[in-house]
Amino acid sequence: MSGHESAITRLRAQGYRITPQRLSVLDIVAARTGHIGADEVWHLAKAQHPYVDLATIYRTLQLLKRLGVVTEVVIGNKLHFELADQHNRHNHMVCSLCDAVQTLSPDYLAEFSHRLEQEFGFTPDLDNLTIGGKCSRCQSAVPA
Amino acid sequence: MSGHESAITRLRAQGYRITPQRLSVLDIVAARTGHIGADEVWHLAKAQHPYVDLATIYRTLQLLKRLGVVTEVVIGNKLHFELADQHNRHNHMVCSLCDAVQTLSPDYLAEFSHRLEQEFGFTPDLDNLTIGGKCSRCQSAVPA
DNA sequence: TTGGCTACCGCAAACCGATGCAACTACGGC
DNA sequence: GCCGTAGTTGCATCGGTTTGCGGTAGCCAA
Repeated sequence: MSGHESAITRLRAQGYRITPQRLSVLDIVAARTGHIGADEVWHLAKAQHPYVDLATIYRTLQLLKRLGVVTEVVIGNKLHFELADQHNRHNHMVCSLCDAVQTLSPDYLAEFSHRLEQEFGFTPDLDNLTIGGKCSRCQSAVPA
Repeated sequence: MSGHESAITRLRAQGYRITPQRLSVLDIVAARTGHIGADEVWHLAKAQHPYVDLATIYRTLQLLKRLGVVTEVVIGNKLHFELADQHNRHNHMVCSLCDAVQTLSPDYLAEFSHRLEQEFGFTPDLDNLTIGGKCSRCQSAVPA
């Protein structure tokens, strides 16, 4: 109910319509601090609006992602989403063994990103970049 | 027929079995300079061995990826693979609009990677990191 | 060579996410 | 306040990838 009025204005300004389904998804993602899986969004949305289809959830999330309202985090084989907060941008490091997620300041990638743009004209989509690897715990737990 | 004998030795050393299906997949990926889609591997494998199942292809490719024999490249919604060459490591930049792929020296990510390990104990899996974004062509072609 | 253990394969089905289509509805204009 | 139109939804389906299961076959020991 609080931080996403601007998103609604933006949707309307670009000719997209404001539907109950979209408001639900927006509310749900905004209410959660941190990422939430698409299936969970669906579950919660059905509580408010029993006939929403999962396809609508996916379409809405992709739309919101394209508009920069939410960002995507790849966890395991599933997509998660979280509200994009310009004042608190961050990337995610996901452990491929235990699926633990750590956040990371975008400063770490700033120089890298600049070089790609300057040398290749390639603009990386850092907001939706998930970095896979092994967390410290799994690193030490597994021998080889 | 040339560079992947060491991979076979490695498989056997770790207790994995050498099967005709695995040899096929290895041959096919090694024969290709550059990445190849899982479905195309399947097609080529069937020519040598008509009853291979697509699931076997995927399982084998995942195994080879885990062992560091091949690397994964995410292009659009499909998985591609290529032989991991220690002497010619590189990352991939994939345009989310046109699926064009550019390669990138790992030097660009070296410092970034070091910082993650030192500061977080997180070991990023750079070999299988695909960087999404917009290539220069699409960047200039699309207005907003 | 033969026998036995267990990893592996083929098959089928499940799963996540994307898409085509006809019905519906938000919203600007009258 | 009502209408028309174009964006959206629900439903069904599909494409790519993963998983469970029972039978098969690679590999080691004797």
